[in-house]
Amino acid sequence: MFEKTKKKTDIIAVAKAARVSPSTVSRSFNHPDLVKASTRKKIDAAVRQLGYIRNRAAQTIHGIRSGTIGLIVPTVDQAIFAELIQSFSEAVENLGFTILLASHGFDLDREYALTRKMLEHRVDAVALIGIEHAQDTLDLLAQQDMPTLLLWSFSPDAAFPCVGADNYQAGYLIGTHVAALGHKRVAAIFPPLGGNDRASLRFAGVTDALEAVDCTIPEAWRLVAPYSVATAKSAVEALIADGDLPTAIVCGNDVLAWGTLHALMRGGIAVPGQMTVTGIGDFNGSKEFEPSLTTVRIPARTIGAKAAEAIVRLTTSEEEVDIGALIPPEIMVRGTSGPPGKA
Amino acid sequence: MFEKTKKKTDIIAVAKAARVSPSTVSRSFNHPDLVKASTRKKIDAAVRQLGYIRNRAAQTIHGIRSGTIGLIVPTVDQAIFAELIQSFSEAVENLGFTILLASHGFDLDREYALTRKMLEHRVDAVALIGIEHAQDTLDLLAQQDMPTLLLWSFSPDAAFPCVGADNYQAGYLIGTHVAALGHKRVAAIFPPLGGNDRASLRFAGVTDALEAVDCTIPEAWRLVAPYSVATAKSAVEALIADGDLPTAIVCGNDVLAWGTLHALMRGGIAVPGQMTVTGIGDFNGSKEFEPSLTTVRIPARTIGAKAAEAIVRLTTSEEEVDIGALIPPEIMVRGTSGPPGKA
DNA sequence: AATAATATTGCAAATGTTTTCATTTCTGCA
DNA sequence: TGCAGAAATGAAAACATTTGCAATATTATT
Repeated sequence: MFEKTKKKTDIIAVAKAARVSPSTVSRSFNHPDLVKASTRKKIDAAVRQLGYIRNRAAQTIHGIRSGTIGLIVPTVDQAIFAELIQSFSEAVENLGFTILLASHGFDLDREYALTRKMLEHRVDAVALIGIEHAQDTLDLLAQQDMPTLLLWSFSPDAAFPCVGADNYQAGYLIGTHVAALGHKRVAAIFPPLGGNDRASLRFAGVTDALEAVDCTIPEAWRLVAPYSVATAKSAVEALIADGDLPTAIVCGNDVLAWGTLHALMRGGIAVPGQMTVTGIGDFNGSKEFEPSLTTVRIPARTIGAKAAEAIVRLTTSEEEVDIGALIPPEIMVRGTSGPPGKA
Repeated sequence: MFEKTKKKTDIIAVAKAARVSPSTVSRSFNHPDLVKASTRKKIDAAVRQLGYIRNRAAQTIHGIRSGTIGLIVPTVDQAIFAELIQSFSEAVENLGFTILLASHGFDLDREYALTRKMLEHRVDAVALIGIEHAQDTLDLLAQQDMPTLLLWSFSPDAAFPCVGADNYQAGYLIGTHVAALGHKRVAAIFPPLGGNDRASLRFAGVTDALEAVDCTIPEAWRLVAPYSVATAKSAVEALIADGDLPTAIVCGNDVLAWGTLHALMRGGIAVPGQMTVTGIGDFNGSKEFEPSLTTVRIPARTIGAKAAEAIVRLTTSEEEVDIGALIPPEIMVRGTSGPPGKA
């Protein structure tokens, strides 16, 4: 009775316990309608009694789908990605898949290595964040004809179908808003643009929109801050210490905007009276800021859900259906923007 | 030459191309020292030429480790978890594993289902968030003797080894701080306590510490707000509208504290002059708030890293080594707390 | 130059499923 | 009561690897 030693609980053990053949057990799982109800009952009982759990690895080598989707992100712990990952994984789980997650920390070489790993695990599809990737990575995915989806950004001429927003447009919206308010002295604070298509497109959108009203962001006011409240805050504090202030600060994302707002509050500079501040993203909490942050809404949840649907479609239908989706950003004019104060 | 039809790129195809046997190819991957350098070279060339990628599923059915670790979390998009997941996955990847991620949205039944899925995928180990879980889930893991680690909270008498902080202690620290400042009229704002061991332990710690100076949180001042800036803000706005104000608000986590601070700012209530506010967690950005948030630091990155190390140890050594780790929380006294103002 | 020791390779069985095809068992109907 | 057709089951091959053991090739030793 205490023979727990070797719990070799395979489909064969179940078959024995239920006094049927392994084939029948397998069928009972995969095509229940093909096996008699009474037999199924016996099998279920055996399964329960033995604590049998199906072995997906064994199924997978038959070319059966592994039921996993590889998701490769730069990092998890930025509000933008967290929200996206959450909605994506939620939706994907509801469709019966599980996520194999990996993060590369903005290192495209690591992204390549992780992609290989995903392929080794025989995921059914791969999702990457953004448009810009190492050519190696893209080639590899194409060569293994792995269903691939680009997430978060959208571009009509990307290497793979994408579901996401047009970051240029997002930047353009905010630039236009600031321009329309009449600002001429504008600063920008963005993450490093290299290898980050989101940030660079947004920045391009902003500058183009400002260009249209003959406003240029001077070199000295192009602040760079990696994604974090702390770096943004100290960059803006330095700007304040400098003395020569713009009338508006356009931030590459909401987190940078939060840092900016804290710095201004600390410096006693009224928002929006003396300074307009804008973000991009509309993260959780931006609306509740005091004052409420003017920003561009990029609906992470919508993107995640649509992307899940799209990627599952990719794995099933071999057809080249139109899979991509462009999710339009929307400007949210709130409390932190207004006309320029008296200089 | 254009025979790309069936790319059956197995180990056998590689063997053929390299003019050796499949066994040698396999060995060349797994025990390179057992095969002659020149042979290895031939094999590598064939691999490259054919674009061969190993099939982990096929390895896994030999009892070989799958190289995956199942991570089951309530949700990804809360700052606390995002930071934890990031550091955990980073560390785990560096040790050669990949994360199979799933989120259950605080639904313990779904957690059970997801656990089963992880077992089907033959993960090498499972990590769960928190101490409290459905008995079914724990039984299942034990019965399949799956190496299991409980993450984020620590308790000496948990069902499995755990790596995390003592949430009771975190609450106690903050409660003691508030008590020591002399506050007697204290409100609390916490997430719903049911099924959330983190929140309930913190709350217990707070109330016990206040009890010690004969201070009780009245029923009317026990605000409940699910994790979000918005809900906390509106709860506190309601409190302000009520008129009868405490001198301190203890928040169950930093996000709730942010909402609280925004509400107070909007209501024109000075912090810390008229109101002390405290958080728990010390999230990114809390230190940069104006005023800087007094809170308890629970080092998510340390926990994630230590947990990764522990769980890998669990998968390798069968021995019941002491795996768990208690990461002590640390109080960060900053700008939002002070003695009670004149009533 | 012959032999022993060692290094390298191949053969074949094993891993846990699924699936095709053949065989057996039921049904309903004459 | 027998039979055609349908329903249910089983046997065996297939999937992509790994590995123990045996066979062969290489090297060192005398």
